Amino acid sequence: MPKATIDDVANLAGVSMKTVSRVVNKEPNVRESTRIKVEEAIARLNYRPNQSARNLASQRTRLIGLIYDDPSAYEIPSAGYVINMQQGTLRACRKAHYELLIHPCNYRNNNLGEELSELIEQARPAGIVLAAPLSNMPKVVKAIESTKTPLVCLSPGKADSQRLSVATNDREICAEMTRYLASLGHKRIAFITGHPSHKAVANRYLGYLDGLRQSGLKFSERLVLNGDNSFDSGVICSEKLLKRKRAPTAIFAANDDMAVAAIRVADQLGIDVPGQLSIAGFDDISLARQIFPTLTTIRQPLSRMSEQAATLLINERNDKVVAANSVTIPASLQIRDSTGPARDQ
Amino acid sequence: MPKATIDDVANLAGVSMKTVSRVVNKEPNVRESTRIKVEEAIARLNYRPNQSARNLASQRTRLIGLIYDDPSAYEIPSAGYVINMQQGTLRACRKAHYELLIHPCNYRNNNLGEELSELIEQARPAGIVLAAPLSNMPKVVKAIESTKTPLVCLSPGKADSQRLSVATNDREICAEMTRYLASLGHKRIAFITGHPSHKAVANRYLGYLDGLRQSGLKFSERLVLNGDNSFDSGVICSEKLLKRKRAPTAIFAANDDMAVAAIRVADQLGIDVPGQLSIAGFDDISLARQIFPTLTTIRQPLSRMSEQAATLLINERNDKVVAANSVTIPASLQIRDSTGPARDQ
DNA sequence: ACGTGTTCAGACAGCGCTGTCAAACCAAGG
DNA sequence: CCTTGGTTTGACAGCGCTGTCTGAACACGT
Repeated sequence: MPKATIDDVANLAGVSMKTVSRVVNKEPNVRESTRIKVEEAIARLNYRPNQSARNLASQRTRLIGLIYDDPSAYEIPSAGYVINMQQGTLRACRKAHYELLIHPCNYRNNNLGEELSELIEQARPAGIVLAAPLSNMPKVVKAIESTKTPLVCLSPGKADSQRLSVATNDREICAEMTRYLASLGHKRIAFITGHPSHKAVANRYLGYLDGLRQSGLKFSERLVLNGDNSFDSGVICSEKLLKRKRAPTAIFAANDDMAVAAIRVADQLGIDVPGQLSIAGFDDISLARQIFPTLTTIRQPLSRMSEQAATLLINERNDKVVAANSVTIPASLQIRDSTGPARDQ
Repeated sequence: MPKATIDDVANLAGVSMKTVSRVVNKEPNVRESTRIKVEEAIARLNYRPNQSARNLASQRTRLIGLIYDDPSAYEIPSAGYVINMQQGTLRACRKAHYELLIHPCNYRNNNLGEELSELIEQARPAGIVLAAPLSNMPKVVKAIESTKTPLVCLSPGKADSQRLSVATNDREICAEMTRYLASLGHKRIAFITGHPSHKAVANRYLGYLDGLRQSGLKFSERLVLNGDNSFDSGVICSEKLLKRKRAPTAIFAANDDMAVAAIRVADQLGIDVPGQLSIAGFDDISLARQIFPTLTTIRQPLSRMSEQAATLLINERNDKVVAANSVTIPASLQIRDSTGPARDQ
């Protein structure tokens, strides 16, 4: 039997096509008895609306595009990050019967703007979730905005911007981590910064400063080194820090890759972690639980962030007005074995 | 300016709508001079065909569905596996201007059949790539086949089946690994099997047997223990093996999670790897390169497999006849630090 | 000149749904 | 009874393309 169409349902239920459409789309103003008749017909014929026809007639798709920088394209194994985002976005999509289109790409690609506008004009998704670091690249954001497709960025938005964004409280949680380290008795807490272009990562440094202040510790420029999010930069910075005569007793790195590098360096230098040195990171990559000692870090609620982002997109057209144009979802400390009380000095 | 339609292009080029359609779809029988005229008009108007309209008119979509069991739904951190599959499928999709729809799901869900047929009838993808272990579940495969959507399974197909499948040479490569271990002088090579429902994993055991035979080693039932692919089962099996008086000098596990467990157990028992014990796995998960010692294992060409699968799907309708209905893409040994010469005994 | 076969181009009818608008219906009040 | 205003339903015209079919143009042999 060929697939049932809306006409078949209308005939069987003895109503017009349009009424069936109303029932399917849960539009108001359908008498209860009519609705039931239609629903029975739908069930009997196992009718499923043809998505392509709906898309064409309604001039919009039920697709959410998730655009992110593809880490494995150049050897950063943070697959968990991607999977988490996908899962969050998918949760939101499924609730609303939307589908998810994924589009990993390379942030170093010069034609990225063109690539994305082509994608968008082809597939015409109802909305785009754009992950960091792409969401910090004006070129990319502008290319997407020029297509008039609703966009939500997964990164801290500027307060003045009309752009919707979902972020986590990088700054506050980093202050919390710093206070936690201070509460363990650490006085010399070093910080390894991340890549400067990454806005969220910059906030982490500000949080570190806040935390020091709140704990009554004095800031020392010498304790701050600039990394670039890579494992290798973590190695370089940690070596500099730990080979000093007055080495820090704690290192807080702006991401886990660099924190793991610090653990590795400490191991090579024969420094006990956490006995002589506490190390904390940010991201909670899967490796954080697999290395020895397991890494104290901060878990971004990436999955809930992306879910929220997709939900914003989907609700946008329902006129459920978005109060703020920037939503924050709090991160949480994951205390593990790489941090401990400061040794008496 | 409102988006250009095919009519606009036709008018500008001074041809009919249909001719534009021919150019866009690269159909034959268009005079070169006409084609150029049309292409100029397309470029001038920045025309992009409306996918929804094409889908409706042509009764097919340009979507490939990738359906897989979502490991993180129940705590197996093999995100890399998923990412690899996605990347391969995406490569194939991009070449053909298809889009990828991902659908992670839980193989333990009882309504999976229903869930998938609903998905398929809604989104109407042009084809489905189904990953193991779902591709080994008759219920799931039947549910998908009943929708008449072209399907390619990512797992060894039965020779007699009409079903298309793409697989790797599990058996041959495991024989090779076994021979490699034997060539290092190992006489007592243990094998930890995987979950029995996973067809590819069963083949790994057969490969082990082949390898023993080819190396002139005698098979001993005592050296084979049954795991279930989980880290924990790897721990249990390894402990049994290593606490014996005549412990094996090499352990070959049917997947990396179990092999990593073996390394952990050896470490706890004070057994040096690879000095006293060689350990090999299968999968080449990212952890394999991160643990100490790095794990000798087998890399599945998952990304190329899924690319091939999607390509088969996309070409199917182009009548590029598929010669065999089962394609094999060879895996490769990744020799690292967890294997070494057998100690003199 | 004519037929015959082949290549190229256009007319037209949908694909299956939704948006718009108008008609029918209904309850309440005069 | 009729009006009024709200609720419920249906007719109809597309949405922007592709598939089918028919016609025009052209090449070639007779």
